[in-house]
Amino acid sequence: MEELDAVFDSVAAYFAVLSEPTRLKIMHAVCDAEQTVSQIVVATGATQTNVSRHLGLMFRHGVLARRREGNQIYYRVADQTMVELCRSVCNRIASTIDERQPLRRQLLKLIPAAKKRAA
Amino acid sequence: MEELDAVFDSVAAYFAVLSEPTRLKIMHAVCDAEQTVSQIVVATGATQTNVSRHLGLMFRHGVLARRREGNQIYYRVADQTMVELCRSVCNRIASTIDERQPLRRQLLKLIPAAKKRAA
DNA sequence: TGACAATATGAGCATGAACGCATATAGTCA
DNA sequence: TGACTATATGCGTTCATGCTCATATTGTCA
Repeated sequence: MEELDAVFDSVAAYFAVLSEPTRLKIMHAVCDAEQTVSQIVVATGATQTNVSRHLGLMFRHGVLARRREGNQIYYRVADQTMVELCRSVCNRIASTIDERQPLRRQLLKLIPAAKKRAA
Repeated sequence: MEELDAVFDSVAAYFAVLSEPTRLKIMHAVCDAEQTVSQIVVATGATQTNVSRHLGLMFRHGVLARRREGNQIYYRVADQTMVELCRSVCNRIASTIDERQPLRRQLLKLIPAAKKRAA
């Protein structure tokens, strides 16, 4: 198991990107179309500072790509696997929840957008 | 975005389970066949205390199931989705790594076991 | 150049999570 | 019952990470 440590570390790091609600909101904000930082700030309801930090982290991890256009920077999804993982988890969680629960409806609402991109 | 917070929180919590190397080692240890705590301790190289904590967490999250047999407790995978997510990520990471890199070989080594179960 | 808008970053705080030690609990066997 | 094995848990420490405030950077426009 010893020399496999690096493998488990890298897989854990990959999942860690998705283990933060604000970053998931960002993924959701940009999964359909690229968005500027300001747009993402509005969409997520987080502060500019915080969004910028998360965007930087996600960019460094290769999850997002970006391009500059004048004053603004557009971020978009660079790793489509991430979006698919989110969709899988939404489905999985929804399947464990009673149909009456509002959480379930919210989860399923998030999935079509992910599907669209995956197709 | 407000009332969706609970959704993002629950998805993040789901990924958080997989964002820890020791827990991934545990997943790898039990994904083919149920194992006792002691066996998992040996397989992961972690301390008994630490393994027990992670097992408890994974059990509470519905990732693992367990049964008692005399003195020992056998843990097994309860949420096959988790195993599939791990396989996806291993593939994804492997695809981003140069073929010469040993890490890539290690990653791919982990996948067949996951596939076997998924079939 | 100066004023302004968009984005990033340094510093510090606060919270949470992983870990180890010691100990508790539950079961077996004599 | 007592000794032993297997597993879980309370407590304290340490470390990582998310957050905010203030400020820096980069670009536009007059």
